[in-house]
Amino acid sequence: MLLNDHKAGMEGLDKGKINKIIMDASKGSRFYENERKKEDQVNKRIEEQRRKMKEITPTQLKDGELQADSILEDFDGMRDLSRTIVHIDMDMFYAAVEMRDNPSLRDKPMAVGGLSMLSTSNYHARKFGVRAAMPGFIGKKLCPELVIVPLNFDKYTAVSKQVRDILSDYDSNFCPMSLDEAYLDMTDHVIKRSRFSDKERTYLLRKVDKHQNVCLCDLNETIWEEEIQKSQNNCEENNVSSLNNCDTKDRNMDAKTNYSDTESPNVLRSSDTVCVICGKPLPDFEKKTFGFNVEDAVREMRSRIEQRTTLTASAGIAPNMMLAKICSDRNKPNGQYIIQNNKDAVMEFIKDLPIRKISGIGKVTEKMLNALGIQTTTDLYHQRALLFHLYSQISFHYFMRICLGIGSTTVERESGRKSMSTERTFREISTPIELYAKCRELSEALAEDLKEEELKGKTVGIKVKTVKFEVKTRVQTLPEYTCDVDTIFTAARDLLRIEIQNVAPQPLRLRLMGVRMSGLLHQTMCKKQQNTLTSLLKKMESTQQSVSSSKSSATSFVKMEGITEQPSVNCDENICTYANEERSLIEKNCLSLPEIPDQDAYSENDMCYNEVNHNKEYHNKLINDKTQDEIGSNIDSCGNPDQEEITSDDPVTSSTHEDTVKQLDQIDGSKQTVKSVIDKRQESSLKIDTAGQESTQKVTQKFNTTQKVTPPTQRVTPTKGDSTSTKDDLSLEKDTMEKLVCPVCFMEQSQADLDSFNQHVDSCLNKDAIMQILTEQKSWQKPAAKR
DNA sequence: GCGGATCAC
DNA sequence: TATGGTGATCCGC
Ligand SMILES: Nc1ccn([C@H]2C[C@H](O)[C@@H](COP(=O)(O)OP(=O)(O)OP(=O)(O)O)O2)c(=O)n1
Ligand SMILES: [Mg+2]
Repeated sequence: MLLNDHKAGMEGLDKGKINKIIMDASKGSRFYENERKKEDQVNKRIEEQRRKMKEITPTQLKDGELQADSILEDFDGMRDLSRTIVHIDMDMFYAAVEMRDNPSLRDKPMAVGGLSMLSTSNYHARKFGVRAAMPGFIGKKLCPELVIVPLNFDKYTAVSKQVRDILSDYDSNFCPMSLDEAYLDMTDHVIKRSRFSDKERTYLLRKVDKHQNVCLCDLNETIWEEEIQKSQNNCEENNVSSLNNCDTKDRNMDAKTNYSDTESPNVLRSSDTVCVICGKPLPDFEKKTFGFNVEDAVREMRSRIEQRTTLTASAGIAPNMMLAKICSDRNKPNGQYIIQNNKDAVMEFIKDLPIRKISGIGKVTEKMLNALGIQTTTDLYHQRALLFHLYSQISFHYFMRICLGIGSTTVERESGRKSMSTERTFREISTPIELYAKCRELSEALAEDLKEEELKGKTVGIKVKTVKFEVKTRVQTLPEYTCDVDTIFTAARDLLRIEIQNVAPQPLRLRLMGVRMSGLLHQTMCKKQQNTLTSLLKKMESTQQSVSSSKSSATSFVKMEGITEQPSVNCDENICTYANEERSLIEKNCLSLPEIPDQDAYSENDMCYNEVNHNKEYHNKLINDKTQDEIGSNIDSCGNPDQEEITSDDPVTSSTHEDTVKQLDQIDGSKQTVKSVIDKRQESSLKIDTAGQESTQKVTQKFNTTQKVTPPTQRVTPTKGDSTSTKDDLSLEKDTMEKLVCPVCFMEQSQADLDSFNQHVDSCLNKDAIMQILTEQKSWQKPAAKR
């Protein structure tokens, strides 16, 4: 709840005052209450940890220490100091882009996002305590002059690409962690660099006063050639930076200023007067030849980034990724820091490091460790015996590596994604029809995204967040891989229905819903559908009149649990002894790719074999680079067991589907280019869906007219109380109905008379929808009315 | 395999 | 008035 101040630019501010403002703004809110609940949970875990700790005998403790020392020795022996890893991180990235494009923001406290949520803030605003992941309205309270700029995600993507183009010159295999952050292994570059000519290490740097209306294009792209020519003629050598004999400390202190390592460079002026690109007057500039070592290489890289984008970056240089990450924060903004490749330098750096600085140790882990008297990495070492007993092996090893300052040294691209999801926050909705409409929207978006990356998945999940901020997730694994909207929606809807039923007769009041697909495989790797059978059944389905026959056929692969109740999850009792540690997470993302299995991958699902090559390449590139070969036609993903021709107008299923896609395309005009997992991860809308009305109506419309997949089913479905009946079992012949099931929410209704039942249905439907449904459904209501 | 929790950005 | 979205991992069932 309180202010997080572990980020850069948050030193020495009035924490007490800031916390009070945050508290006042939050107190009593549902958000706040939930935060407190979570905090209580953490405290319980800490108590549990204490309890466990007391049970440890001195003998066990001694044993733990021996075990730990043994592990430490092993790890230390495997320490790899041979690589030079660089972590580069743009300064206040989104905010910097916005300030660049609107200089009037430059000297104001500003943040990017909206009143509901901020993505980041500039350093001026950070002084007030305004930071990323803070709601904008609180930011305003902390700093009334705060200017909030909406996100321009496309711009950040474009800038990111510019930056990455430069990074690839230093490590073609660099690993982007986000739009503004990446790891590089510069070991090879430095070796190559030792043979670079001056020309290859020389760049032009603008010298420009703020507010000067001059060209800001990258001079290295406009006039580099001619300027370099000149200097070669002059055999200029004066600007070579050399830092070889300073000790590390001095070098890191110098690092703040980019050019401190050279004699004051000559100010130059091009013989041209205006830029060929932008037409503005060319600025004065200097010509700088960077040195040979890593630090100069990194300065050069950062400098080029600044020339190209006019944005600054900070960098960390260290023998492994864990350390490099911490270093990049050390001299932020616009600075760099190096840890030399020797154990002493590493240990010296690590010594008093607060554990929270380490990537993977977050708020909760910090608190749990603090409870053990651990604040720094040295404490971590001293408590190794305890940690051995209290934590899992994975966590323990992670901690021990931290003690030793060891981290991953293999910088590699991400492997393929494991899941894809889409979720949205909105103003409260609780009527089933709105909930299902939202679910449908999300399913459509997800299906679209899956297709864009040519993926199919086997496990569909939903996520819901109640208005009290309680989060639940539910998943269901399908028998076949799919990216078919209707199949996804059917599965998601069933999961949602269970949640609705779980809280009935109370409404399920949500502020967020998400749909997720995991168990992903590239389309071409999915088991082939029994084409003939599927399509055959489909044809039968579309031509058959009998409603009942289409159901429970072989194509019906969505679990129908009828009314069976879901075990309610009691969060309070679910005290996890230790809710886990992320640890190596980040580094693992970049770790060596899983081997392409020889057989295993195929055994499970009888996938196509012919894509092994492609797959390897796929792994080595950003994960959604397109593949060259396409296999086969679009095998229609899966039958849609749920589709039911209510209005027997004929447009075949496929066309309906395509219509949907088209509609989406129109609505969502901005067809993005292919994105990597990483890039999509940044793509957060910080706005709450308030336009719920329209979109809901749109979807509702679809449900009631064009769509075959209707919300639940558009009729009153009388059914027996037993769980064998599925929602699709609509046979009207049943005459011994005991209960009514609301067609919208699938809830059994116990009302004695039809009127109260209808009242319930009313509450589930908005006015427009109900008119349609009622007229369509009149006939069915009769049997029910007999009761 | 599922659900909750944690973490990064 | 108002507290985000995406992806991943780990733990304990
Ligand atoms: N909870 C968060 C954290 C970050 N971001 C976005 C906005 C940031 O601009 C970008 C990069 O994140 P950083 O953690 O690197 O933060 P900044 O670059 O903004 O600031 P710094 O100068 O501290 O790196 O990611 C976000 O959307 N949500
Ligand atoms: Mg940054």
